[in-house]
Amino acid sequence: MSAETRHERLYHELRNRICMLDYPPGEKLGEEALAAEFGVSRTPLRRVLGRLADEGLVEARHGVGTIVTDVDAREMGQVYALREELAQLSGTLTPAPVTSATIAEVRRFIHSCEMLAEAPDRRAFARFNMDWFAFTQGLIGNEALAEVSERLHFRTTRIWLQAIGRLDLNAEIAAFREEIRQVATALEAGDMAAVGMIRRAHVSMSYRRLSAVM
Amino acid sequence: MSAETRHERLYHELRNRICMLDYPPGEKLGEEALAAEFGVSRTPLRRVLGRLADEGLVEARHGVGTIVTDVDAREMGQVYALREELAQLSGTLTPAPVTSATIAEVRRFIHSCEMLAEAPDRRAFARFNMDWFAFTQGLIGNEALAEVSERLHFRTTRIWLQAIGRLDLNAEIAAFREEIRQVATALEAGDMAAVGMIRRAHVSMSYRRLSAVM
DNA sequence: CCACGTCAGGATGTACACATCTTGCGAACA
DNA sequence: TGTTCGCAAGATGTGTACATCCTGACGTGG
Repeated sequence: MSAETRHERLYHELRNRICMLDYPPGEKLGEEALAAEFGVSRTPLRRVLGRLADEGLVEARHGVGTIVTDVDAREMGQVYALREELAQLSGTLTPAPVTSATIAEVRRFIHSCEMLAEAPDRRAFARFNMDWFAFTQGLIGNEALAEVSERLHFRTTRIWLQAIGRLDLNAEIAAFREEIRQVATALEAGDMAAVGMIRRAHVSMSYRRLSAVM
Repeated sequence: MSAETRHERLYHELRNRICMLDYPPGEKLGEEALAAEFGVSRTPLRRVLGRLADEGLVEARHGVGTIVTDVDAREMGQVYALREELAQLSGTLTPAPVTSATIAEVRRFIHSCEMLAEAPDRRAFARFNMDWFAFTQGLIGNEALAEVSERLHFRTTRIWLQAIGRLDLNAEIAAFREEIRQVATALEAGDMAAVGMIRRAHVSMSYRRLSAVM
């Protein structure tokens, strides 16, 4: 396996663990321990941690450890304000073409969201959130926009899971289902601008619900 | 000096060299040579090159070297489409307050742009472009937006300098002066939304002029 | 003369030993 | 008994030797 492939794999693995709160904010990630787990030496692992540090997910403190960062309210507000705009832009900035495969996929999301509603579970919700995000990324035709969206998404989704204890999980899943249904309708109409508007609306409402409990 | 400070210093230095075309696309950056120049070993230098690679400014090829990347037309089109939108957003997304110091500074930019018009010079133009960008960054109140703007700016400004041989330098400087004057007017009126619109317009026109010669 | 295999040179990638820094425990002293 | 100093342990940062890999030059055989 090439070095770059392995780097990418480790990066995504650690990013997922951080964003799924397997490593909650404040957690110390020992370089040696992680290197041993993945079967590499500290050197390539530090390359991965450096990238995570550049993106603000961890913070390396000399003599102390590599700490998972927290997200403060002010930063979250700014990021969400921008994410709202970007969600809308994803519908107008050279969107990807809608195919029948896209429609089929969004239908599967409706189904699995209803499954989730029948058996609410925090971790399953987190997983679903991740999958849905990956799907929406596929709708973006502008690579620069997709890259920026991804960066901001992973910078802030943790807050969501952290706060979910204070939120009504069933209500969140219901809101999710509503978003997916609306997006499905817009996709079937082939109206990507409408998709962008819908997603913007739901980003906004999500943030409102989140702010209320923080 | 702390390790992080030095890292930041080297990062900005190399990024500037790349974006000022001191290292043109295709140039090989030898790790050992750079490490010797900056008086460090390869290890911390590789940390810097890794960050530049993550941002797409260089590409490390095993056994070959670390190569300064080029920017292809398609990518440039997508980035500029997004930069247009972000320029406009910078006027509406919690803009920074306008102070008398801001007004004074933009006046100085008008002056130095006129100096530049009297003695057109490619490198001075590049320098001026960098300084003006730094100033506009200060007008952005949303940190996330500022970070994204910076990333995209440094990803693509090189194209500008590469093409300037095929552009009319005097016309470019004139367009620049026009933008700055208009921004000054809007700033004096305290209308940040207008500043955003003006900057968007000039990003758009810049791209049109650039596309015409590539 | 061309095609191809071989190999040497030099570059990045990796591993490890050591330097440096922070923290907390514990002993000594007021 | 409380406080303070010192130090040991453990973490990240750095330097260096070595592994791995690409490229181009060279030589050889057709």
